[in-house]
Amino acid sequence: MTSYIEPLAQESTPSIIADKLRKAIGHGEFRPGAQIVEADLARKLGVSRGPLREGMQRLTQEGLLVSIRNRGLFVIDMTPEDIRDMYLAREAIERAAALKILRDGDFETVGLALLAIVDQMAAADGDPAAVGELDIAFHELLVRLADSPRLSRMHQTSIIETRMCIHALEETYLATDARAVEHHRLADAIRTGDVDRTDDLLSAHMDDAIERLVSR
Amino acid sequence: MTSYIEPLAQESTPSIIADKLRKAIGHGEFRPGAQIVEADLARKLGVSRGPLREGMQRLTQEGLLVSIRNRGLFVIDMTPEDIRDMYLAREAIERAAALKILRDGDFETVGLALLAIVDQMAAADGDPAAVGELDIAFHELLVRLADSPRLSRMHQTSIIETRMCIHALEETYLATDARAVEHHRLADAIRTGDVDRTDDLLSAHMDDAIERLVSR
DNA sequence: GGGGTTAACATTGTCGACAATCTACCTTTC
DNA sequence: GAAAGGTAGATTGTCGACAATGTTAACCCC
Repeated sequence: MTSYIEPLAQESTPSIIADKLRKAIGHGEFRPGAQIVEADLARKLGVSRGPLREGMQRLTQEGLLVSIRNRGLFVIDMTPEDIRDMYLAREAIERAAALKILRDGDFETVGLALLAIVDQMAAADGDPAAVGELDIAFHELLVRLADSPRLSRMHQTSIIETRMCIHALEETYLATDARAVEHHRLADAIRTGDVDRTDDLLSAHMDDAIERLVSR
Repeated sequence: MTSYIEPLAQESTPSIIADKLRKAIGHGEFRPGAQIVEADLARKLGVSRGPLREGMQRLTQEGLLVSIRNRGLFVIDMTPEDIRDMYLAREAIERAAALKILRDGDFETVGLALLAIVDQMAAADGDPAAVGELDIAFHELLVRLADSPRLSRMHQTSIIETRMCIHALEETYLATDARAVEHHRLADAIRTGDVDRTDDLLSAHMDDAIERLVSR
């Protein structure tokens, strides 16, 4: 039972704006390489350029936007090299998260929670968009349950970049069956507390993802 | 030989401000928990509050500043829990960097470059501040040579947090001998391309650092 | 036609001013 | 004397305006 009385942390406007921008980029509302025109976007969001610029600086720090002086901010364009680098970072983060759970967390509960997502994945078989969402949900849950503010924050950025990749390929991001199997194995390894197997599977999972995204 | 003709990327004002703030925080010019008063700082930096706020948003995204609405931005206060979490993230990043170097980098050259820093460390024996700087230089070089934009960006934040911890303890952060030995072993493991040993040493190195920082 | 100059336009960068909010202190009341 | 209420000061949040910069296209010259 959680108390109703808790510190009410009102989010700052720039952080709300940053969230919205992240969602928009992740869902393909801004194409890779596209310029973000401040005045237009400010009008659409119903704020002035000040707070908007502050929010955009956050995404720039994350590397989702790149700044060119006196020209503007542009959505990052994910090259194959970027995709590899992103998965390098993602694997580092998720491995650390998994390891923390296996070492001093309730890995059995976590494993079962992950398996629940895998079940949904199997149920959603055939719908690539749904499977894609569940894929991301799986990895987000894994990191969240590791209960590490820093890993979570870093992971957030990687997830947006992953979304960008998936969205760019849209219909062609297939192999839903194989992915369900990979996730099932991974969740199982965590449930049983098998460190080495988790490590290997996670690594292979990331390599497969790179392969799927870069090869085409 | 590098070409003189290269894209001239002028940094944006907010990013310059963010760099200055990071340095200031890392060197203890702003105490943990201290409020950053916009008007004062803007005057000192010779800019208006707009660009300054944009720069501060970057540090907020990194987690070096925390925002409380209508009250201001405050330098993060590193609790023992924060220290542990920071080292969890740092280990994840540096491990990935080391692994990448061992797998598809010139690990021998990297190992020698790292050993050069260890030599300086031995030469600077007795001066805790110098050893501290070299300690950080060692880890920065390791990640930089991995040549991963994302790992580098994430590592930058962790390094500032590390600096905060070292600075907070100031004179009492000792055990310079033990640290030189640890770094020497680590550099050697990389030079010889020993993946497992690198992994173990890095892990132990981080644990020791946590112990040194938290125990007091 | 190619290269260079100029001018209009669009966009970003910066600033100062005002509104909203919070804190701290003082006053009032019971 | 303690608690509630009110007030002044300081700080942050937001906005609109202006300056600086870059881009585009038309125009001119060779």
